[in-house]
Amino acid sequence: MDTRDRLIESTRELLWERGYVGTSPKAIQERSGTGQGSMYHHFRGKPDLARAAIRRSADELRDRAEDAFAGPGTVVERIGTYLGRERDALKGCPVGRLTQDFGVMADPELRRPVEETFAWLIDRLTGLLAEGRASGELDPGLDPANMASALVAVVQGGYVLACAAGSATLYAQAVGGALGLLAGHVR
Amino acid sequence: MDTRDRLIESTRELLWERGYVGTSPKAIQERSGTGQGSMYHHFRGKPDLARAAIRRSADELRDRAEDAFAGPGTVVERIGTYLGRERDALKGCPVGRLTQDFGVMADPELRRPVEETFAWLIDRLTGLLAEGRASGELDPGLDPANMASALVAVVQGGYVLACAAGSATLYAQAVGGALGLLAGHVR
DNA sequence: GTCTATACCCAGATAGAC
DNA sequence: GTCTATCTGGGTATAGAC
Repeated sequence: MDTRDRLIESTRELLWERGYVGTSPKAIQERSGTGQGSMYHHFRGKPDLARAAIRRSADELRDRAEDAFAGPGTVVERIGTYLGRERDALKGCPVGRLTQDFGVMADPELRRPVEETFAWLIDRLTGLLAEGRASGELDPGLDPANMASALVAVVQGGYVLACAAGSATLYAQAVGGALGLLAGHVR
Repeated sequence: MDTRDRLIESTRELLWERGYVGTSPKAIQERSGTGQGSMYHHFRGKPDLARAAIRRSADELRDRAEDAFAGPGTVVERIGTYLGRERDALKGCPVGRLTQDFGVMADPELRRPVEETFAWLIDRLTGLLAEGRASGELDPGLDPANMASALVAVVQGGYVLACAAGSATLYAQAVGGALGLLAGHVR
């Protein structure tokens, strides 16, 4: 991993742990083992570096989700795989947590990848649910868009509850409830 | 409203808008129209003031929720009132957002009110759902604890989605999905 | 590409006058 | 109770040497 890459990876970790406002160039340099000079040679400043880090985290989330969505099994099984995938619930979502970060939301360049990620996720799930409904796997009365939003919300809210309680169990409980929701719509 | 109160209210607003790390004593003083001297006379420092502000926000959330839970109507109606209550979705939850704030979670004094609020909320909802199940209003197969976690998660996740999209509609969609979930369990 | 020196401003707090 | 002065440290960035 070259210097530029180490800077991005360290920034990703720090953004995940402490958010944008709470992450200083100095901390990034220390974690990545690089000096001021290197950082300002490869990036114009903190926002520029954060932009690269956020884009990478967003891409990763998308790829991992797509792995589950495009995998084998029925629509409900694939969504179940996505929801149940082991997650580091106590650390929060590396992308979702940025929506609660003032510094990120105030900068359009930083905000856009976050916005696009959730738009894609909900859209992808909506399509999957519509597909399941069309094939007869799911109840015709199900509203794909509402259900997709609710499912993504349960995941994001599950992180919040787990962080609040200091226990990953809450995440599992919330997802368990959501799976019950979906199961109720299987024909 | 006296000086002490203005300081607490200004801090509440700033914590809501910018989080703990992003809120400086200077900003608090400016918003409340008080000087350094006053702030450090009434409070020992930023953490002390934040503690008072967070406790007040937590109490308010609890009181507003209890209004809905203790109101008239069936269990499902009361929960629907709680979920559907107009919320400032784009500003996020004044308590929930603190779970994603490193500065808050790292300080036990600041963290405790947040933790207690969600524990109370889930517990209260679990009790309500159990009551509905016992009275025959809800399906005997419903798991009150899981469902309570899922409902609170949808609310918290709804805030995340709304912030990400810059549109309160997403919050409404997620809640719509959650209400569908509950409706499916009415006998 | 990376290093060190330097600069400026703000965060957070203390001290003592009024 | 409130004001102003003052202090230390860190955030963020630039300049120029190597």
